[in-house]
Order: sequence, then structure tokens, then C-alpha cells
Amino acid sequence: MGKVTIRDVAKHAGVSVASVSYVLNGIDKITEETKQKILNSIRELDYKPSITARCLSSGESKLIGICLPITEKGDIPGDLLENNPFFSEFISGIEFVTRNKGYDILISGFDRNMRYKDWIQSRRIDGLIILGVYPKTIFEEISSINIPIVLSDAYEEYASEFHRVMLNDELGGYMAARHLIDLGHKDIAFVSGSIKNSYINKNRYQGYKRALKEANIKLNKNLVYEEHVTFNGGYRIGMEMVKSRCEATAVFAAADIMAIGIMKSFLENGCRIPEDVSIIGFDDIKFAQYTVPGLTTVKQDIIMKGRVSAEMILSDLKNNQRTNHSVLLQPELIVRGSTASIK
Amino acid sequence: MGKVTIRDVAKHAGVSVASVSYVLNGIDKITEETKQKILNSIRELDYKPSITARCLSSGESKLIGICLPITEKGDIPGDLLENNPFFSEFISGIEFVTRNKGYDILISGFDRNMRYKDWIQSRRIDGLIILGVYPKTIFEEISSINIPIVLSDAYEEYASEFHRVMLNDELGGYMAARHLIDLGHKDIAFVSGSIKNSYINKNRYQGYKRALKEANIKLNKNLVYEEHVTFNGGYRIGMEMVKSRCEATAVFAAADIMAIGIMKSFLENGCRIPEDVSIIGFDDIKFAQYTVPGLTTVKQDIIMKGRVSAEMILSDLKNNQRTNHSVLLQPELIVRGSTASIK
DNA sequence: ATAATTAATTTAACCGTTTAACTTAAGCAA
DNA sequence: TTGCTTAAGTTAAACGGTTAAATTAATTAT
Repeated sequence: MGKVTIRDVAKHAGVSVASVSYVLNGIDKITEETKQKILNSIRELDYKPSITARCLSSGESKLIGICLPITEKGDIPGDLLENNPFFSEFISGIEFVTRNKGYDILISGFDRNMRYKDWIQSRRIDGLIILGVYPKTIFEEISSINIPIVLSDAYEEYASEFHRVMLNDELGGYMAARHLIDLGHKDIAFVSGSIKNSYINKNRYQGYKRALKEANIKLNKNLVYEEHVTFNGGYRIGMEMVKSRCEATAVFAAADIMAIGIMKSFLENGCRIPEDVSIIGFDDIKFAQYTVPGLTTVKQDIIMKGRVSAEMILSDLKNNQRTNHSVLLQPELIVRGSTASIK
Repeated sequence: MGKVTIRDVAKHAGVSVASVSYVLNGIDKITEETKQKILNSIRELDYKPSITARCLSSGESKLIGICLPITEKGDIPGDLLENNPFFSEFISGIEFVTRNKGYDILISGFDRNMRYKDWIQSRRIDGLIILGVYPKTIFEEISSINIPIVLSDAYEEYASEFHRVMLNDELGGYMAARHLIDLGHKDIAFVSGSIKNSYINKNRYQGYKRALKEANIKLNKNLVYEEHVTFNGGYRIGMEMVKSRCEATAVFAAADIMAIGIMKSFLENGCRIPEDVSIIGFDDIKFAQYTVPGLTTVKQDIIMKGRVSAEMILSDLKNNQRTNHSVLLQPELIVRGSTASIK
């Protein structure tokens, strides 16, 4: 079983392999009668065409590659999917689109040894989706790859030759700060990863500043914190705020995972949320619903990001061309219990 | 680029394709001199052998398939990876092992239409790892598949013809209950999914009962709750307990995700953890560290489960045989802040 | 010196498809 | 009847590797 080939079918049906191939591919060259004979043989022998052979012949692998960054900083070295809690949602989104189109997805770590290039070539990957943020040298590296490529969150100028799917991070930052301002807060801390090195953080920060300006609140640089975008990073910052008797009445953390770390350190120090301090996050990871109180946050629809990415790839593949589109998704404010009016 | 074949290399080096193939496969037949010539050409032309072609010729696809259940009950229909928070860890474990052995992993939903069988045949998957629990008819279905298969958490008698990787759930249940008993608790609730339909829950329940018996505590059936293994399932049970003024001083939830739901409903109702009630979970999902207080739990090493699964497959593949081993992993008690001595 | 052995390399068949090009037979017009 | 189209198949060459068998060259034994 599993070993029956197109020749077996042809022999069984008493026709040539070409005829079998033609009915398999819906090429209208075969009489209804012969066609039925062939379909019968296929059924009887439980024949399944080999995608491998098809790929060799057609040049298409029907494989979409997904590259994830391998971070050594993660809790578990080499842990691919858990480093960033929404990689798995992103992948689900991709899978949702590709599933019924005959494509499979292949996942690889994206390490500095550039093994991924071998991988793409040797597996003859049809399209590539790259998650996460990488140093700029990467763009030169991948520009020699001759398949449709989608980058997520690549704001850089020189990334414009690829497909891009992004979030309106500036607006998200604005919405978060605006929400806190509307609740009466004036001393609003901003917490994120490196603002210099990441356009994501930079844009969210811009949005934050715009909201402050609009409300005539002077930016207080002492309330801007940068740390690793991890639970522990947030926890450390929370501790620092508590110890330094930080005057902020509200905190905008540009990542839920950091917001949750901050919340934990606040709560452990007897600081009540939202009575003493409001916290808003960003992303709306699943766990944002599970905290006590629930985490108010700016949602980005990661599943949609995955779907859009896959659709851009599939569209290029279908039309047999390489285009480059940018899709900008819009954020959404999700209000839960962690924010409240200032006393 | 990406289009250079073994024939190009052969021509460039002035040898036959066979010679190139032999040095590629490390077959010791070629003079050092010729070998260097060939290696030079490979480098110069940036040649990468096509795995597809290799697969066709050798019959191996170097692909490991992973089947995940597609649950319609999940928050997001068709959301593959988020339904169960440790699928992604499991996959990371598998990927960790296969990464440097030249294997890639392919992920598919495991739906009742049995599309996965076509998938295995047409992709010529070399080995299969099945996650999650399925109705017993599945076992007949998959027994006709002629590749090494690993089942996770399949305790059923008729699953013994496959590789299995399991956790000592009974011991885990015992450890959880024992921990609470050691803290002085006597009224200990047990919360899980269906005990009848799942060996996992059944075994954890057995362990719980063994610990009670050992401590001469009479089993109180009123303290046994069954619900969906989701955050909301736990939340509903928590509400029910609060409303019915449940006499339990401690709760053992046989899944962290439920424990977290229970915690949330307790905390929202002014019930303090661990002062008023202790809670222990099971699994040690990542978020168990992030709750306030941190969730005491029985850890199962999911990454290890993934690694072991992959190793069983790879071992069979290497030795070109189909064996069937069972690996029983041991749980570990992780004490955090959600459990404390009874007042 | 010749035959036998061994080492290095090449030839060609094969893996399972697709598809361009070819064949055959039937249908139709003049 | 002859020639031209068209429909329905078939043949055979690709696709890019692997590998058994054949070939050639070099070495050793007799």
C-alpha cells in the first residue's frame, strides 16, 4: 500500500499513463467512458499521486516556508514557538488559508548561519513568510531569493521590494494613551523594548506622544522605560517603579507580555490595579483575558495577519508573478478591568 | 539562481553526475583531487541538491508529519495551535530533534474526513506523530499506515502496536493531592474534563483518590467536578463553587488552564488565594508563572515529550524498521504561591 | 609479460509525474 | 474518392537526483 503508481493505474485500466495523468489534472482530452474506467482503477487501487514526483516535474513544491527567529534569550534554548506568544496564532492564520489549497507549511528557524537559504533551495519552497524583526543586512540576503516573500512588521524603506503586512502601530499607541487620558490620567508611563532599534516600538511611542501633545500633557522622559520584551522584563520594570516611588498613575506597556509582568510586580507589592494604577497593554494575547483584573489592551489581529500573508503569497503564485504589496491592519481597543478613571 | 543542478556541477567540474553524487553522499570512491574539483564547482555555482529529486529516487521524503486535532469548540474555528496551549511546546520539542538531522516537520489538522491519509500518502511522509486524544476507531484507521507512528497519551490497550509517549498521570494526580494533604487540607476538590472519556483524567483522578485513601480521607463525590478543559470551563466551575458555598479548602484542577479560570472567578469574588483556598494545577504551562499568585502545579515536560517522540521516529527510520516502544515520563511538583497551609 | 585484482570513473536505468509532439481513426467538405 | 480537421490516445522526453553495472586505468601477483 502507499506504493501504487500512475503506471499501476494505467495498466489496471488498460490505458497509457498520459491518459491517467490527463484525467487526474482535469485536462479535457479523454472520453467519458475511458475517464470512468480510469477513475474506477484509481479508486480500486487507492491510488494517490505523489506530490514529490509532481513537484519534480512541475517545479512547484506546494510548500510555503515560515521563518521564525531563534532567540537565545528565550527561556528554553531553541524553543521556536513559545518565545513569542503570537507566533502560533500567526501560523494558525497561515494554515487556515493554505490548508485547502493543497499547500503545506514548513517551519524553520532563522539563524545567523543562514541555513534557511539552503533550506529554501533544497526544498524548493514556493513562497516564504518571515516573522519577527531582523537586522537590516537580512534584506540584502533575502533579495536574491527568487520566490514571493512576505515580511511582517518590516517598516524599513529598503523592505519595500517585498510583500509586507503591518499594523498601524502609531495609531495603536495613540489609542492606548488616549484611552488613559480620557480616564483622567496625566502621568502616563511608557514601557517597551528598544525604541531606537525597533520601528514597532518607535511607532507606538510616536502615537503615545501624539496623544499627550493633543491633550497638552508635557512628555516626561523619566516615565519612559526600555527593557526586554518578556514577562521578566516587565516584572523588573514594575519593581523599579515601585522602588523609585514612580509618580505615574497609569502605565502603557507596548506589549501584553510586559504588561503582565508589570502587573504581577505591582500586585505583589500591594499596589492595586486599577485603583492605584491603571495598566494597558498591546497585542491582546490570549492570556490578557485571564489575568485578574483582565488586561485592557490594544488588539492586533494576529490571525488576520497570518491570513493576509498567506493570501499575498498564494495570489502571486497563482498569477505566476512577483508583486509587492503592503497591507496595514488597524488596531482595536479592548477595555477590560485593568484601567479605570483616576481618583 | 536556485536552478543549478547536479548536471551543471558535473559539467563545470568536467566529471560525470555520478561522481558528483558520490562526493555529495560521502561515498568513498573518488580521489581527493577530483573531490576537491567537484567541491569547488559546488561552491562556485552555489549548488544545493534538490530534496525533492532525492526523495523521488530514494523513497524518503525527510518529512515528519504532525497531526493535531481540529476542535470546533476552540475560541477560533480552525485555530490549530492555540486550542491547547502546549501543542506549540510539543512541536518545539520535535523540531529541536529533527532540525539538524535533515528532517522537516509538516503540520496537518486531523479531521474526521480522514484527509490526513491522502496527505501522508501523497507527501510520502516518513514518520507520523499524533497529538491529542481520539476516538478508538482511529486506531484501526491508522494501523494500515506503513510508517512509524507515535501517539501521545494513548493509554488504550489497542494502541500498543504504535510508539507511545505518556506521562505518569496517576503519580501526578497523587503528587498534587498529596501536596495539599501535606499542607493540612482535607476537603480537596477535584476538577477535570470528562473522567469517563479520557484516560488522562481517569488516571489523575486515580492518583488523587490514592492520596486521599492513604491519608484516610473519605472521598467526597460532591467535590468532583467535570467540565470542558478550557479557561471558561474552569471559570464556570469556580463560580459554581462560590455560589454553592463549597466547603473545599483546596482545589486540584487537572489542567492549568482550568486552574487559572477557577482562580480568576475566586479572586473576582473576593476569595483570597491561598489564604482562603489553595489551588494546584497540572501541566505547568508557561502562564502558570505569570498569575498572581503564581500557580502551584504538577509539571509535565512537554518539550521532552516532543523530543522523545521525534527520537523514536528517527530511530526507526535509521534502523529501517518499525518497533513499538512506550515511554512513560515522570511529573514534577512545582510549588508557587497558590497553595499554603490550612489556617 | 600477462593475467588477475583493485580503484576510479562513467553509463544508463530508475524513482513517479507532466506534457509536447506524435499517431491513429473518425468526421466532414469538395 | 481524396484531403483536411479534429478528437482521443499514445510515446517519449523531461524534471534532478541515486546507484547497480559496466568500463577504464592502475596496481599487484604469477
